[in-house]
Amino acid sequence: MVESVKNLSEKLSERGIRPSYQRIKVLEYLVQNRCHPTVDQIFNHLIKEIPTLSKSTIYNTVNLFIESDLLKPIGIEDNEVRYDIDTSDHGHFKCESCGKIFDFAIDIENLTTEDLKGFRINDKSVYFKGICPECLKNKKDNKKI
Amino acid sequence: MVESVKNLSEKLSERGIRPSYQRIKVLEYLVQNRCHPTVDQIFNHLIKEIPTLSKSTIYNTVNLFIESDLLKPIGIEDNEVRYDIDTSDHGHFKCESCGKIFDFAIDIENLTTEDLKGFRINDKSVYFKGICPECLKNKKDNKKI
DNA sequence: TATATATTTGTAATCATTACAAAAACGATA
DNA sequence: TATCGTTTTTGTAATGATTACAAATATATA
Repeated sequence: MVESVKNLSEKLSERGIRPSYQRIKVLEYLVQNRCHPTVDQIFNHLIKEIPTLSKSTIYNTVNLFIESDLLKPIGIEDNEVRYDIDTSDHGHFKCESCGKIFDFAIDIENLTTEDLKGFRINDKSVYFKGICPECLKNKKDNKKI
Repeated sequence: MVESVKNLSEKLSERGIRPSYQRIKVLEYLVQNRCHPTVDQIFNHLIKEIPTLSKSTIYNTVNLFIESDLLKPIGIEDNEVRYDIDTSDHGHFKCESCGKIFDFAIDIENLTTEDLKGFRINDKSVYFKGICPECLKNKKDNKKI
């Protein structure tokens, strides 16, 4: 699914965000690279196309997108924030071996508890950690040696 | 429930951690202050009792405790890590207004998904954010003015 | 007691993120 | 289209949590 610049521009305008060249490029990267990138990854990719790009712009832009509910920060890592353009409810699994982050479907809607009666819940996050199938396989292979 | 220094010392020894004075004091603070403190909070409290205390020691100690499954880091905040001495399964709610963190019971054990077939899951975290009852009440009160 | 080992301490380094001001781009208006 | 005000981008400096590391101290063992 390739989204045209026109669509991306409209998506920004809908949310009251002026569709500057940099903002469109950041959104385009996020839509096309759904690997939950860090600011560094976004920056290092786009600097090739936009030589004058500043890392500040990436920070400004992702924070703007977050405020407009266009993007969700993922706090599964301790050291750096990752970003997810898919704002629908789902969980995140981080492989402790390769570091990759996987999405998984989970019924977050019905995730409730008596203990939070009287609380207003704005956001729910579900983070799992462990080892992904590929890394498990490699581990097994290594044992044979 | 007051835990004696002897019990705390034994708890450390059980896990193969030498019960130094600083380690016992950190563990004591964690057991008695279950507010999910930051390194700074632990340090600022204990410096009163141990004037020579270094913040490095707090970092060393909490990381040691985490490796020994005596303590769990909570990554619900973006900027700093909090620590939970209660390592049993439960969720964490962070009030976006007062910043307080609340524990809540939730059936994490049965939180599963077809999507993670073949994955080894080592750890599950459930983080909710929103407004706690007290802050909701204050908000309402302020509107009356 | 002497010696080896573990722990603590203090400082320097790291690194992601934010703050801020100057420069550049943009938009509206005449 | 030229001008003026506003928004956005950029680059650098500042911040702040955490880690690295080496010297000092405490502890265990022989």
